[in-house]
Amino acid sequence: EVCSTTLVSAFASVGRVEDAKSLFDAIESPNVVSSTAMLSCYLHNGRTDEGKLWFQSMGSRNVVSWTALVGALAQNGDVQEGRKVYDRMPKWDAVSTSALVAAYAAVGKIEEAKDLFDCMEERGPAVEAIMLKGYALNGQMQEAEGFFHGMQQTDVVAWSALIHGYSDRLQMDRAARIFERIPMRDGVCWNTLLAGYATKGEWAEVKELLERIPEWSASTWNALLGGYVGNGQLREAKLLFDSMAQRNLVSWTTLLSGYAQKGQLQEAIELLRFMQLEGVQPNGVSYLCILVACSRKNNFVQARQSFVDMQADWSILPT
RNA sequence: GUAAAGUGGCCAGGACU
Repeated sequence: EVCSTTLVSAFASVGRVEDAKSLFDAIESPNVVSSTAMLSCYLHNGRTDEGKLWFQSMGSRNVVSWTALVGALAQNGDVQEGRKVYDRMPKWDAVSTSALVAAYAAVGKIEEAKDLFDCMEERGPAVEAIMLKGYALNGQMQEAEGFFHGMQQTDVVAWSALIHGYSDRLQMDRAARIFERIPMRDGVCWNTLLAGYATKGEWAEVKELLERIPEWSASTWNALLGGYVGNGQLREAKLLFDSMAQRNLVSWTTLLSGYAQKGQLQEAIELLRFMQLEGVQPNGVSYLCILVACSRKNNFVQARQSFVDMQADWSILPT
């Protein structure tokens, strides 16, 4: 059943919930790990209500099952309910508390996050990065810096969280200065800085960075693509998209969102079709882009059709 | 010292403001 559980997770990660469920049903005596994997499958695929029902029906639960639920509620922005579930947990560990800290941080309740953080007995690098991101999201870069300097050890994740904070606030000079001080840069560090420049349309800096970057990933390409789209250069965006060595769902959605903003409905519809032909599953965001494009064109018929397709073809429910 | 499930940093996630 270790194998079956692995497969359940595999199906979950590609959105094949029904397949995961059939597989789960075929397990003779599911244990808490396999039923928790199934729980995560629902939760990660936006099927929170089914997940909740599943959770209630689970014969046995452990701290992982509880944490999965807390984390999912938190990611849906439902911190209140996440907190309620958290309070009902029979016991907690560093991961479960981190999940709640992340929930608070993500909605800007940084004091609550900090209080919880301060109560933790073991604080790993993960929860420290969560706090950094929370400060950055809140625009509290001094606090972020202070927090960063108080850390015993700073890993590459903490560094890139800091860079992201500055580049989010369009303070690229500060972001760049921090970037140059990183002892060991990984791909994310490079992409973070790159995305900042691309967003601002600082193409000279982009070019310089691209000459230094050790390795290109899909995110590298997407950062460039996002730069073009964000600056309204859809022609360049399309050219780049067609020449990209690596594409993922984000690439497709980025271009789709560009068409949506410009009201280029035909192009958007074609792109959605093309992505399906390429075997990439649209998600709720993809369809949102289509609907936005429709509304800009006042095309109610197409909107209605896409709205139906979304649910019929992909079981994506409106939120 | 090795296997399955939960928490961390980059790229998409509308419009109005």
